[in-house]
Amino acid sequence: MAHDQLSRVFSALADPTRRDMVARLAAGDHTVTELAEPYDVSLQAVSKHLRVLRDAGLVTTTRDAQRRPVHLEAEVFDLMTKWIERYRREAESRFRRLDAVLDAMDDNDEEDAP
Amino acid sequence: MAHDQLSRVFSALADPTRRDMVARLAAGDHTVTELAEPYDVSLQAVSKHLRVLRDAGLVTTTRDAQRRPVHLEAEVFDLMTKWIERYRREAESRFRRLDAVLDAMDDNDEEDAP
DNA sequence: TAAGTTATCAACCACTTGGTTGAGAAAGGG
DNA sequence: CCCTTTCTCAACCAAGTGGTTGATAACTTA
Repeated sequence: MAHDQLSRVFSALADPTRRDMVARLAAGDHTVTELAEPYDVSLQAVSKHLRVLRDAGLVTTTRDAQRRPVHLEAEVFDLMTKWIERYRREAESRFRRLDAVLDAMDDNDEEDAP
Repeated sequence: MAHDQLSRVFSALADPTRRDMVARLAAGDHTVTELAEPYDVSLQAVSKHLRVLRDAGLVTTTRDAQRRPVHLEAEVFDLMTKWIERYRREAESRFRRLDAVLDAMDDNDEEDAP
């Protein structure tokens, strides 16, 4: 289940270790060993996390001798931001409409009052 | 694993059915049965999805007789947007710095050229 | 060429997840 | 007071996830 890219991106960022990796990659590229250093898990586990990030399109890897520098592809963030902003805006515009209705009711109250 | 709210929010939105529910709730509140109607799964499955969304703080439920109207809490989106924007900006500012360096190199090339 | 470094693949395991069905709580309508 | 409607809880199951260890690929260096 969940084969679309948006699902893969959300799913990838649901893990704190992977979010931390992304955070560190935002500051610059790193090799797999460098990335693994702060975490108390095997290199293989980190390699697996990177595959999830790669499958989501969040990172790419190139080659430098034995090393595989990992690079953050920040454009993928736009996918999420677009989805989020669309529905946030929709929900907020409903609030504004509701506010308008409530304001109108207040006006009516004032008119009725004296 | 993954107990923080940000993880729960990303994880909740990783499922297409739950994202669709959120999308529909952006247009207005719905009861559980209403929400369940378009999907080819049991009401219990939908109830479970709603619990995940509730645990993430994305929705709240009130009571109206037997019904439990579900309401979208769009402010939680800010949590994600803040996280995303922070690292996107960081990554982009690196690009700008790199661009500046490359521009400077171009300038030097021009100076060296004649 | 042999040895060392860097990273992935494969098999395995405990735990979680999304689905099912069945039972039951909570409220309203006859 | 039953009966219906609306929803959740509980137990179960297949598939997925994050971790492990061991083997191996790919490349550099002595």
